[in-house]
Amino acid sequence: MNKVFHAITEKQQDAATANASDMTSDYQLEDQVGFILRCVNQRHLSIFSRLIPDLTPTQFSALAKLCETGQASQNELGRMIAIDAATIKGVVDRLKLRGLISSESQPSDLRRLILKPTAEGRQLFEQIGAAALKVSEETLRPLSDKERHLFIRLLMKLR
Amino acid sequence: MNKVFHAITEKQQDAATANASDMTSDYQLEDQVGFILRCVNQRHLSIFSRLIPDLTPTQFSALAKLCETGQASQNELGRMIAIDAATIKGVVDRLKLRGLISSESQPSDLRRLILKPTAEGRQLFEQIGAAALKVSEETLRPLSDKERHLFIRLLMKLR
DNA sequence: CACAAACTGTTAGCATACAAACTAATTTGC
DNA sequence: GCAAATTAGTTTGTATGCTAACAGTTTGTG
Repeated sequence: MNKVFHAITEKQQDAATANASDMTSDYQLEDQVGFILRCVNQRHLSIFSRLIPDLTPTQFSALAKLCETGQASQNELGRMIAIDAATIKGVVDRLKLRGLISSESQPSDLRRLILKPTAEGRQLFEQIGAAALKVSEETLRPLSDKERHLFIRLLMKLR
Repeated sequence: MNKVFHAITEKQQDAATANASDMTSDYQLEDQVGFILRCVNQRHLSIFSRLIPDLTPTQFSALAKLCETGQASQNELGRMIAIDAATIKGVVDRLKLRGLISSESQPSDLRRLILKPTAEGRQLFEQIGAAALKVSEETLRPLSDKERHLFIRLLMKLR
């Protein structure tokens, strides 16, 4: 397989500034932050779906945020959890279909749909809340406590 | 926060609401590693598509790995860049459609499709290689050099 | 007031991503 | 030697996630 795993950013910085004529020799896909990010995300999604088979991470985010705020319009909810208007529609539709949230038109602004968690939605959120914390714990398990805090701090800077 | 009103809501039918405020107080979506990971990935994808509009990150990964290895079977390629068999098929189809890679059946094992980058594929890879390194650089820009190395090291541990 | 600008939700189209079920070809194990 | 297990690739279905275009609604400005 591939043996080059630990030649981190040395090469990419050189090549970023220099003129790379032979990409193949100095470009290592495995060292690129985007590639590793995707792999880590992949692992996280796998942990999530194992510990919380009932909801996707996105659905859980939407439900959690709605439980936290009490109510929100559809696009507002999307903005709060960084999901665009086109995507949040599908997420909301599926949560509504399962009876976890409700929607009603807002009389003072006919464009808006006011979303609220249903009793079932709140109950489910309570049920899986502990598991959600376990997901984070398991995702970060390869790191020490000190490293975890450091990692989260750095990760937040890259948002 | 609304613990003050606990006595009031407690009697109501929606005890779930009272529980929800408990959960809300110790669960912060924004602090969960999975949520931030998704946001950082989002930012990275945005940088990538701005600097490299020609290919998606996944397509670039496939092309880059194929240029590096010279050739590989379809599933083999998928395994090397952490893409499952169902997904890699679409990626390969689109790269073939654009003439960036070629495929031929392997006589010694009729199940296998041997993929190779075409001359155009190699040329494109060379062309956008520098931009690919810039993507990593811009993604990590909020961090100092020291922090970048540290971050990549921690990120790799979480793969 | 009129009208352009901005906003809300919707739709269509494209590209990952993953699970599950399936065919065909090859390898293993007895 | 041959049935069983494994592997390669395909297909279907579901869910994100993004862009672009669109219709209503509301707002801001002249």
